[in-house]
Amino acid sequence: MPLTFDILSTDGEARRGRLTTPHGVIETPAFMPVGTLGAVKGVTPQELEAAGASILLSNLYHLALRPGIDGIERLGGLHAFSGWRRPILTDSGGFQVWSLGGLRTVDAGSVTFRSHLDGSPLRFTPEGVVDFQERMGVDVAMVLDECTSWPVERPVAEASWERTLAWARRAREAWKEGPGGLFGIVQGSVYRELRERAARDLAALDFTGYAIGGVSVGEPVAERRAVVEWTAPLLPADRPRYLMGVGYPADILHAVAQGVDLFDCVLPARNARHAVLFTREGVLKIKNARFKDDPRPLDEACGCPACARTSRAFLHHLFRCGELTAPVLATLHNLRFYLDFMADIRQAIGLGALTDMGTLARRAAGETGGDSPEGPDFEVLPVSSDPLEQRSS
RNA sequence: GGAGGUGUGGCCGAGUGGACAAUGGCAGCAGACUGUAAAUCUGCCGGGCUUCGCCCUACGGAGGUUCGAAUCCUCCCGCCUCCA
Repeated sequence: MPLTFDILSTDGEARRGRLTTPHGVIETPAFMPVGTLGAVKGVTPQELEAAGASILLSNLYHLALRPGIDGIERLGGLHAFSGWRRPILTDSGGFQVWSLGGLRTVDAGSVTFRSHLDGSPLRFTPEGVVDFQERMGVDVAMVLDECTSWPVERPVAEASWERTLAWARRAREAWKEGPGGLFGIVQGSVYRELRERAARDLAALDFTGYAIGGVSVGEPVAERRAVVEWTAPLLPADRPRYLMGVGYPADILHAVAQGVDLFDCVLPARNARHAVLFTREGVLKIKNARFKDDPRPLDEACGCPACARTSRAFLHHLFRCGELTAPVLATLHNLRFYLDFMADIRQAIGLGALTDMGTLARRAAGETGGDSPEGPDFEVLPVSSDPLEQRSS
């Protein structure tokens, strides 16, 4: 096995682990900032490292369109090309099957995109996708999958899974087993029996790691959490588990408690660009008028460049003026918040005190009341095995 | 002094007899965002109310024509351009 995954300690189902890759070690549970085109929008690799990121997520579909895999390979691979020296995981384009739903056709053996840039066709096969990612030299490649939409009829979800499973088998065959790893992806929408079957089918294929896909596509929080609760326990315990595209801190905490090790989400970066900042006191919509004269840092306990030297009022001012520095500082802050959150989670698992994380999750999710906004997506829903639930009952 | 032009909601700017409380944009007030077609998108944006409808006040000011005026006429005021 080219990649090694060691579980250092556990706390309930939660695992404190260590994933070793050609470009370094990832302490898990870990959050992967999203750098679709090879960079997290607005920040340098150095800044990303300083924020504490141990692995970057990038995207095959987008890189294949521009600048193209050949070019990246010629320039020494994605690491040399981007300047990011730590591990990289690339998504296969399976998410674009959903997000670019109007621009692609799926058949039994491949997915053909019409470029969102110029309409030109781009055909992805399970084998081709593995080859592309190997040629870019990434540490973790993802199999080509079909991320189903929500809601979707059970028969459609089932047919989709059969196709994705066949693709997974082909990808597994095509994979040269090193130096990077290859992760399989469980689908099955919100159907329990389908998810369970998918997890078992996939587990038999001996992938480096296993991802839960097909969530955070618009489904209610409770559905998403149920999928994690059904699926995670069925994935091989000795392999890293990755919940794709999730999410809010409270969702991450819930999934960690179910034994998930890896996460990625555009939320901290995108919300930062949209002037929505995560703090231990809740979410701040920093452009709101109430921050005009607020001299406090975004988050008293944060060590990011914005919090180290400036105030809420200054960020408010920069965003109002459309200063480029605003989204940059905001992105550094939100990523630092997420990465600190993961570090706290790891520490808590090590201490067997993950339950205590409920406090932080609540605060991160903006549930302290007072000046925090509220909404259905921010709720920490009571789920039977949720540590938060045990705590409050 | 003469000739021509122009004055619209916080700002810019459409509208030249009824479908106009008045297109747009900006500013302002909020909201959304989950393996990134997103530095994006959405709602509100004269006032009041019993707020999916009604009533006030509004297109420089004052009169007038008309069933009806931001739109036409008269006078006045301000600004701009050209000629003396």
